[in-house]
Amino acid sequence: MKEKNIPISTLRRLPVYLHYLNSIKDKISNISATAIAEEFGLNDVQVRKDLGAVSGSGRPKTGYSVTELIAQLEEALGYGTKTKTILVGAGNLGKALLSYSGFADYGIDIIAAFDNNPALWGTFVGGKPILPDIDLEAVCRDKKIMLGIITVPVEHAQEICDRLVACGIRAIWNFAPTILRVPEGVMVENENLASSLAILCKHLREGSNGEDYLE
Amino acid sequence: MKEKNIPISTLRRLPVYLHYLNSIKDKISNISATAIAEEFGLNDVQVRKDLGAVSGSGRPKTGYSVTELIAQLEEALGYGTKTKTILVGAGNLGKALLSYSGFADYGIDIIAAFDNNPALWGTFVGGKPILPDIDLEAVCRDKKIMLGIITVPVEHAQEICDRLVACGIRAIWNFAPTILRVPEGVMVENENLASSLAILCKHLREGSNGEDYLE
DNA sequence: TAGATTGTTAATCGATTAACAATC
DNA sequence: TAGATTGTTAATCGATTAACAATC
Repeated sequence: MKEKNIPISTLRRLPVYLHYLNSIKDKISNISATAIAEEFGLNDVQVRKDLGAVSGSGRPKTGYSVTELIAQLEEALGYGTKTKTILVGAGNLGKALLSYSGFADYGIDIIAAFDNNPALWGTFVGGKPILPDIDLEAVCRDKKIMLGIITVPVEHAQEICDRLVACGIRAIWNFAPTILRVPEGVMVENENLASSLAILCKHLREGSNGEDYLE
Repeated sequence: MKEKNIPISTLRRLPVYLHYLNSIKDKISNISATAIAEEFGLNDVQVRKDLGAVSGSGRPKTGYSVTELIAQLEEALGYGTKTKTILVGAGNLGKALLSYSGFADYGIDIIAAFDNNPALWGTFVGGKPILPDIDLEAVCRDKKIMLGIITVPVEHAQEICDRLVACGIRAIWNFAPTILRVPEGVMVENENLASSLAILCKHLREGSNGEDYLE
């Protein structure tokens, strides 16, 4: 049993490799870690280590079988076993995520969305119903929801998070620009747009201060 | 001149601190790093180091002046000097980002969006015009655009990236689930939804395999 | 056999945390 | 003075990269 203890940084790159392999599988049957590294501008040892965490079936001189590698990546990422998911906060961002059909390929299945705005109750976005937020607990328990997506305004994020944790959810995907407090054993993945922008804007200002770039 | 060389991990937390300070500034005038750490479940030394990178005006026993700290954070994050931005790919996600009014607070100003679908040309989303993608280069050069947001399908992402880089853009916010290759001096920040989901789903499966949680 | 490629062990680097001295 | 708090220096931890041995 390899399987376990894949480093988080590795896990982040696996879906990228998988997508690439799918795009070339009809053209070539074997590929080397070096070639994949080349494609994405990564270090070749890093790619080899990443693949080693899920595969171990690479062969010197020939590399990896593309179809075998695809199967191993899909297995490791758990695509195929859909994770039952709900979304809380059907504003612009929430609706966009509901409409995004790509999630089905990534191993999650959004069962329903919740909002506190009565005007939205009973409507559908991307084929998913928007329900009153007071029904949150009942639905989560009833349908054995595993993953919660938070797209509410920042001032309600912690409260929604607490309610999700209380009904057994152990993984939260947070789009509100704050750090959520959760008990041990619950994982939060932050998609903090403000943080990302801060990094990019800082880079731009430092660049124009002189330094590296001669523009 | 302190200012420079703020670690990326620190930079990611600064917008979170800033938002929190704004929410309490009417209630209290001073706050300690310890109290902020408590609020977000972080290590107090970490918060002190983060604040030290932009402030240095904390005083033993009293902590930091809230208003002073807010000013220093806004200065460091460059809020106030808007970064001219364009968005490429006005699908569901692209439109959601265009409609999101919060960006104005984060120091960027989206000037226009581009798409290759003629049906969208000339329409407005969130008050921003959607233009033909062939006009990309002209607008970028003309308006001196600094930052590009990529929300096109993954198979076009690298090509759009290359075009943006070619017309002088040095910071790219990438929502396509791939790793973009860029020359030295150009920064890419990935908002890879597939990667985030991979981490969360993996956590859920490991949890239910037994291990830590006794459910 | 020679060379491409894998996979492992060791070195480096950056971020977090712990220990401690300085200060109001 | 005593205690809360800051800020710095050292230790730890995880991720990346370099060096190298193994193999087809």
